[in-house]
Amino acid sequence: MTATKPLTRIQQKNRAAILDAALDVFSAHGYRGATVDQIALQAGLSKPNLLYYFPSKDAIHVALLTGLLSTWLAPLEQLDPDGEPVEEILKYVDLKLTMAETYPRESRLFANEIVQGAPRIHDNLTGPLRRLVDEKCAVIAGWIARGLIAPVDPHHLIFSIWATTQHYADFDVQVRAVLGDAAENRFAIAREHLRMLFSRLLTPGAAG
Amino acid sequence: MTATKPLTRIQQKNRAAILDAALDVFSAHGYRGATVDQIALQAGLSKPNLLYYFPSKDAIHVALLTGLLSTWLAPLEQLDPDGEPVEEILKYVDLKLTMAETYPRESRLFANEIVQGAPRIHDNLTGPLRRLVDEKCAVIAGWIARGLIAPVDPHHLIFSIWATTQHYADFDVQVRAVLGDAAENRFAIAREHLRMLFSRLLTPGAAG
DNA sequence: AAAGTTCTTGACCAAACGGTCAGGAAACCG
DNA sequence: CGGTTTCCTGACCGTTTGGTCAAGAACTTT
Repeated sequence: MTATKPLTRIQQKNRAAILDAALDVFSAHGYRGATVDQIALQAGLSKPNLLYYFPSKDAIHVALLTGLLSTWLAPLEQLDPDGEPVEEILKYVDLKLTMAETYPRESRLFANEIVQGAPRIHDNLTGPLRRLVDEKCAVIAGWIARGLIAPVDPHHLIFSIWATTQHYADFDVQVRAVLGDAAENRFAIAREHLRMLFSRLLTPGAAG
Repeated sequence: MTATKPLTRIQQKNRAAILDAALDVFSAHGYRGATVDQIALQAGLSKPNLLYYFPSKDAIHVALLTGLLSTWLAPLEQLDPDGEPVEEILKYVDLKLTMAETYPRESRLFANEIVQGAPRIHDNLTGPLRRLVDEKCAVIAGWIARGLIAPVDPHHLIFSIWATTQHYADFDVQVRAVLGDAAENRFAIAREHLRMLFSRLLTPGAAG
């Protein structure tokens, strides 16, 4: 039983500043590419002071990942088995794209971690994540069985949604580079594009 | 005029070994996460000997990226303006997925680089890459104008193709973790899934 | 075989890094 | 106010890292 004392006003402020700075630095340079000095500087703290709040660089990283993982998976949890199937999935796509637009740092943090083999959150992937995905895939499979959406592999459907939406956060530099001046309204156009992409895939009755 | 002497037999062998080892290490840990010792060890060379062939860690990285970029873009170049539009694009999707399956290290190398802001290949993105993409987007726009495929934003279509196919290389750990035992034939199922996804999007006449 | 070139290495270096520690400053509390 | 806890810092430490260098080994060429 670890009796966690309530945090001081100063502790709250500084821990939050550290985590925000760490999110900036880790998402931009990866774990190894980030330095404690850099995080401390951005948080407006000295390095020893930062290490007064977190015991190590690794601890900051873990705190970030675990703290943000539930936030990151929340949209999928909202997928409502009793909703209108196609619209439910399209709403999920829309929400994920909004997340990519609003929280690109979080997206890149996980992207960095997973591309490099997810050494620190692998258990979370095979555990909670997999359970959640399986649960929602069962829902989708149910919809397919009842003919409410076109038959697709539920897991790979979810992969496609993750890939297409997070692409606009993780590969933002590339997207902007390729679009040039037309990059400004990229999220609006992406929204329309992805809605069409997945609505055509899922709407039953189309050519199969 | 840099008169590049022809490479020795030993030079050829060792440079190749270094680049292959570097691809392994850089793709797995990112630029900053990779160490010269690690690359040297994997290449079967001592560190000073490795630095005899490449002047610096950075030079190895740049040589890798620039050397592989053309390979990586080759599939898009093959998109044939005179081919059957839907089938041409589906062929491109298929080829990109095959690349993700066959060359996951290369995919991850670029993923690492771009997620972290593409500091070393940014000029290549706004230059050659953008030109190639624009050229092929014009082809796609032409197909749309002639009603040969459904109207979609060509740029974002390409983004969707990149995202969905490279996902299976870049986020392989996650894909495997979520699929569990069913991960074995993930590429076969992905192939089917993506073919359906993009064929439904592009086949004209469907609900718009 | 001799000379010249290419290849390889152990030893070394300066900088950067994650982390420690003693002790002072500030905030809190009776 | 005085005592106690919390907060903060300069100086420091051991390790890792990218990179150098002088000198020897191996290969080529004549």
